[in-house]
Amino acid sequence: MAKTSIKDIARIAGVSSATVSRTLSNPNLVSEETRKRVLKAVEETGYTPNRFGASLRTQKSGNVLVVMPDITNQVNAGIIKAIEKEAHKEGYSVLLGDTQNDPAREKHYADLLTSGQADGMLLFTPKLPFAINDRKPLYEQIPPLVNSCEMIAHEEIYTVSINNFEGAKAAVNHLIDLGHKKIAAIMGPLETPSALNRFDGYKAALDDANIALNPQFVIRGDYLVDTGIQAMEKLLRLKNRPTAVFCFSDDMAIGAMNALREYGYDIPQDMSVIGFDDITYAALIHPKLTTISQPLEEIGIQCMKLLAAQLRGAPPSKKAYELPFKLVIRQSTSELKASNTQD
Amino acid sequence: MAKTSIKDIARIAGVSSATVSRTLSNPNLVSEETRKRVLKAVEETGYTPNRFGASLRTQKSGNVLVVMPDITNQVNAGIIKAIEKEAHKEGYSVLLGDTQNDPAREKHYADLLTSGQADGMLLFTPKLPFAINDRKPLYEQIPPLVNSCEMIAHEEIYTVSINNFEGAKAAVNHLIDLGHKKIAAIMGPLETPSALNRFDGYKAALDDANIALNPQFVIRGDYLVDTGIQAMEKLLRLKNRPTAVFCFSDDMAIGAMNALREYGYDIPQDMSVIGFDDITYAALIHPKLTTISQPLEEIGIQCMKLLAAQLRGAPPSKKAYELPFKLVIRQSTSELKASNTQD
DNA sequence: AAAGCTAATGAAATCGTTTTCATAAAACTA
DNA sequence: TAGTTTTATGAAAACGATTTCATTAGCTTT
Repeated sequence: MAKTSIKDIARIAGVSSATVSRTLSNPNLVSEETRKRVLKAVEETGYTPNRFGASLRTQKSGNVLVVMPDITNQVNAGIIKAIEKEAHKEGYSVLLGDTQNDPAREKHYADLLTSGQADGMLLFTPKLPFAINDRKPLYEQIPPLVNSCEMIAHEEIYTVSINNFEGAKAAVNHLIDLGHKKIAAIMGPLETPSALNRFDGYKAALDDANIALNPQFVIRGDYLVDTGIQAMEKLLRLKNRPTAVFCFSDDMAIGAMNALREYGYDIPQDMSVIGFDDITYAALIHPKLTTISQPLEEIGIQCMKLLAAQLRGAPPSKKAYELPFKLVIRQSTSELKASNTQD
Repeated sequence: MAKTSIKDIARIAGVSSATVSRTLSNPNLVSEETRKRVLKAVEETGYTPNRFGASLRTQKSGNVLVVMPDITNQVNAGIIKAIEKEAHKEGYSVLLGDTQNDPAREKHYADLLTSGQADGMLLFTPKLPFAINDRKPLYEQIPPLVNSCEMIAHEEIYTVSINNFEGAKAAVNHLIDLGHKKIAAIMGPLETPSALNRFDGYKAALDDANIALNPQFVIRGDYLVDTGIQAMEKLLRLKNRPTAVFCFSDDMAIGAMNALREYGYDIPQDMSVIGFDDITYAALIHPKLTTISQPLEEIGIQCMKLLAAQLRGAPPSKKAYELPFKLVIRQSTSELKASNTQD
């Protein structure tokens, strides 16, 4: 592979390496004629500037780091696709960090930033992977960063996300509108702000409708298919069963639906199911899943734009960005059956 | 963020920068006592070596680049997750390149290698993104590289993949075993070796069973859900309909199933459907999809291992690696109904 | 005790860029 | 036309690590 350096180009074109550098990154500083000569030499040799030389000098890597708990997750994958596209537009390459919630790997990726391998970070986990000293101002201790989906409670940090509270409320209100009163919740991990906010939304919706919260109806989950299955099995064992269930993720909803089918229940006749996220497969399973749609592409684009703005040295003053969600009504929810009306 | 350099550490520890470097990357070369002093200074300052300085000197980036057509695809996501994990184990970071089949972006990622930003490449597209001069030996013109899933026909390139020909044959044989003779194929893009090989497998299986290929039964596709839908609509319009369909991807199978349901057909009673890939959702849709399972994790691990071996300067002599697939029989395929027996 | 080794260290070169500073030539200005 | 500004260029320093080479001190061997 290529080993031509800027000096080779300089020699071939009969100029200094400074001129070559200028031709490539600041063409208007060099005369038409020499520019042509230099570009010709570049063309002939297939020269590409060595990034390390440049980075060492400029202290910019041209990379952004995306840290996610799990990239096979459809929500994350959708967002990162948009990030990657936008990053490319802005001239950045993206480094991928899939932590699998392993603190060692979170640390590893944090080091990538401190060692200068990335200029900024897009963080999709609920915890900052940096040791923070509370007596010093935060912005001195962290790199340019945007936190998404899991909003870290710190007003200095850029966040982009939907309003999980309102999203959950909309989901539950939809069930209430259909006549349901016995509404279960299969939740996400309560260490995450997203799950916490959705839980609050669930409670608020019930409260607004004067429905008492039944503790047996709220089950802890982790956003994954398997807990959806297990949680539904738990609910089905209850003497007093719910007539509808709000799952904090589509994956769990899909799991729950599989459990229901397994035991012979009809969806939505026997139980309405609503999810959260609107992953591609939500519209492809049967019955098609009613859910809260997150604008994955917009989230990704907005994240990258905010990071790029910071890196450009023009950080917007607004820190928290809330994108609109949508209630998408499909086939997995329906009116409460008459036979289930009594409380 | 950190700005301590090796010289700061050297000063604090009262040694030369050479000794600091040795302590960090070759500890056995320095005495117990000074090692401690240096490590203490590192600890206190939170020093992380600047990667660019090191990379510039060593000509190694510590990065590998993964180039994929689309990262939201479940197959790709599964593989990259394994790659990332294995890369981390081997001490590499992964740069993500999602090309969306855009030549400009393919070129961009190729440049990342020539500019030294990555030491090697994991390529999941069917074309080399480098300009190749046929008169020179290939290995002089490409970086360390492993090609996966889409096998580039060049014996010098490392490839890992399942045997797509045999996989397709197994799928079609399963349908034949169930009594089907009118078997359609919804294919992948024929520019890709994977689709081509699967098509050959389809033809071979029919041939072995003395079933003539009906051109109306083979439909071009692109592995995506939407073409699955459209292809199935096309098949349903046929006067002489197939009784079973082999889809070259699970996504297309899921699309096809949705189309069947839309028009009131029962799966598998009215038509058997078999997919290819065994993505997570294949076991979660209804009816659960019969399919050919690809060992995504093993593919990812093997790719990364092969690349790491090359980078270590110990390239294995074996170039082509074939991993085992599995026929996973679920609910979307069944025996041919008696009423459909006549040819 | 002289000679030869080994271990531990530092000075300095090096990697490939960018950018500051200086300089010369060309283009304006009055 | 002299003075000033602008334009185009090159020399050299700087970025932060690694590594070669040389040097010294402390051992071993005979």
